[in-house]
Amino acid sequence: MNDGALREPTFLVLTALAAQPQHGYGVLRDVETISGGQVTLRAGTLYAALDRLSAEGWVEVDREEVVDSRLRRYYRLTEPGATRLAAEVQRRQRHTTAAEQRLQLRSAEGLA
Amino acid sequence: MNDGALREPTFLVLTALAAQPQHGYGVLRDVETISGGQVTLRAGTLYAALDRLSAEGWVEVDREEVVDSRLRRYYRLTEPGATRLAAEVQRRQRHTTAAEQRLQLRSAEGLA
DNA sequence: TCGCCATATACAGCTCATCGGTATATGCTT
DNA sequence: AAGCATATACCGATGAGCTGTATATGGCGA
Repeated sequence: MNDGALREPTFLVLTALAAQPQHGYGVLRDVETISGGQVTLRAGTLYAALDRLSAEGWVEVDREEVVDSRLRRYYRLTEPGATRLAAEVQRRQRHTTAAEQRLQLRSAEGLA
Repeated sequence: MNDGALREPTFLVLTALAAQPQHGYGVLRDVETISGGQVTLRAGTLYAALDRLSAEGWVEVDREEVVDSRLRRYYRLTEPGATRLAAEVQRRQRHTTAAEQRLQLRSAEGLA
């Protein structure tokens, strides 16, 4: 396991792979969709993340296809990867909830 | 403004200052509470973040007190800082929601 | 009274994820 | 012919955060 926080690009790569296996470029498109166009991964960021996550055992190669003489390597989220992502979701929810509450307290004070 | 994602320590420092002004050590304790003990900021991380956030105009010095011949510098979240934090909360909620949905899809498939 | 812990701020050096840019290759559109 | 979408990959630079350390005071237990 790992106790550190995941960075946003890493979190989104795992999220993109959570529902079904996808190849690199598919992850790139998917992350853009998930983030509502706010996040466009750099190619370097994506493939570095995929290598790192493979080494951690959180993702693995699902299959390889050749389409128009171009390689398509599909990655899949592993069970440990899904567990790690779920833990990160909980962690982030706790933090965003705290932030929301405090921002509300703040506006309440501002009105007082 | 800024379109990049906030890292976890930075996000938590802003959150700690959202409700009321606090001094450095108070932020340190508060972040531990918010995160349920999962995150303990390093002193170096904290003061570097405070300097950076001051330079961005997201936090500012509220007041200084001397307690037991020790300086206590209180920081306060500014309005732009509150706006930035609120934007980051929304961004994170969008991402965590997507991750949750996909993890559920995944377990649904596993059961099929 | 000696050491340890909590409080409190500060800095220096390192690591590593991410960024920016580039290379390579194909096929479709303008 | 140029440009864009698809597709993977590498390399150097950046910078937030981490580790460790220095400084200082006061309280507590051995």
